[in-house]
Amino acid sequence: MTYMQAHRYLMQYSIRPSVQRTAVMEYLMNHKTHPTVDEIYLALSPGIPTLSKTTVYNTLNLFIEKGAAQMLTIDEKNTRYDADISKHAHFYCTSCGKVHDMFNLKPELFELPSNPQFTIDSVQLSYYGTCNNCKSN
Amino acid sequence: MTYMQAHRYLMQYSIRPSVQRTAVMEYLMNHKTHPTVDEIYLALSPGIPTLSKTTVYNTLNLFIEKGAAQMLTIDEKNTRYDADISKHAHFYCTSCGKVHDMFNLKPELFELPSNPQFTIDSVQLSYYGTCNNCKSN
DNA sequence: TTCACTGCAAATCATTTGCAAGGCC
DNA sequence: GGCCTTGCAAATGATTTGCAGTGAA
Repeated sequence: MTYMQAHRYLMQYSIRPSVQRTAVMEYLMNHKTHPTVDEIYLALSPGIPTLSKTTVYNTLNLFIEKGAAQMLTIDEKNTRYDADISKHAHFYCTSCGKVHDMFNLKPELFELPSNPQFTIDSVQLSYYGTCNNCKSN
Repeated sequence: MTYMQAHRYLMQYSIRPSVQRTAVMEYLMNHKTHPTVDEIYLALSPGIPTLSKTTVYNTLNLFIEKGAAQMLTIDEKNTRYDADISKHAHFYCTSCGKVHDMFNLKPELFELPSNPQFTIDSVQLSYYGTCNNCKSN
């Protein structure tokens, strides 16, 4: 995923593609690790030395608002972000804290149930456990 | 749900039932609103004037550790707690922030998929949207 | 020129930690 | 007595806010 592709993606969501915003989106697209604000900030500041954490926060909140990214509440410590808004679940390793994608699950898991009391817009499916890497240590 | 029932429930999970712990568990059992630490603290301090928020935190963390309650990560602002550890989903109203239970969903939604890379222990199914009360306002 | 964007510093808020006092076995 | 529990105060750490400077249309 190139800088230009991230740029175009932002435009599709009516987000003015500043250098900082495009860099954050490019990072999200290339690192499907559901990074925290801190991880994004630390990764990008060498390339954009003036970057501030406030801008990373502003940018991600804007992405959420415009629907260009989703916020994951799987981790109680940090908010995590994902530029992939397609149907997939997440696995959180309670030992190392890493979040992994889980694709190829049954589509019915992502169906939005109809409920007379609520209007349901989205679903988050989160699995918890231990990853192989942590188990072998 | 009485104080004595909460007391017995704690014993089943090998948790020494102090006055504070039993009161927190009784509150969780009687208020299926997935309260935050603050809500629990504010509700109980009139009855237990010496209660500290630290104790509420300690108590809830102990419940989680012993499996007597579950932690909900549905809300990115506060951690929420639920003494009902049976299979049910949660609905989070993005307008008012309240969390509601959703029972009677298909049991297959709660099945733990087998995955070669992870050992999956639990699942959280969270729906997001607007509740009727917020929509009518 | 205007207005959106950026980024520093300070503020806020949830949660954790250190530690001393109190209570139960 | 010794250990577990409690609760205050301080520390920590993520996120937000205030505000002034910058830069693009």
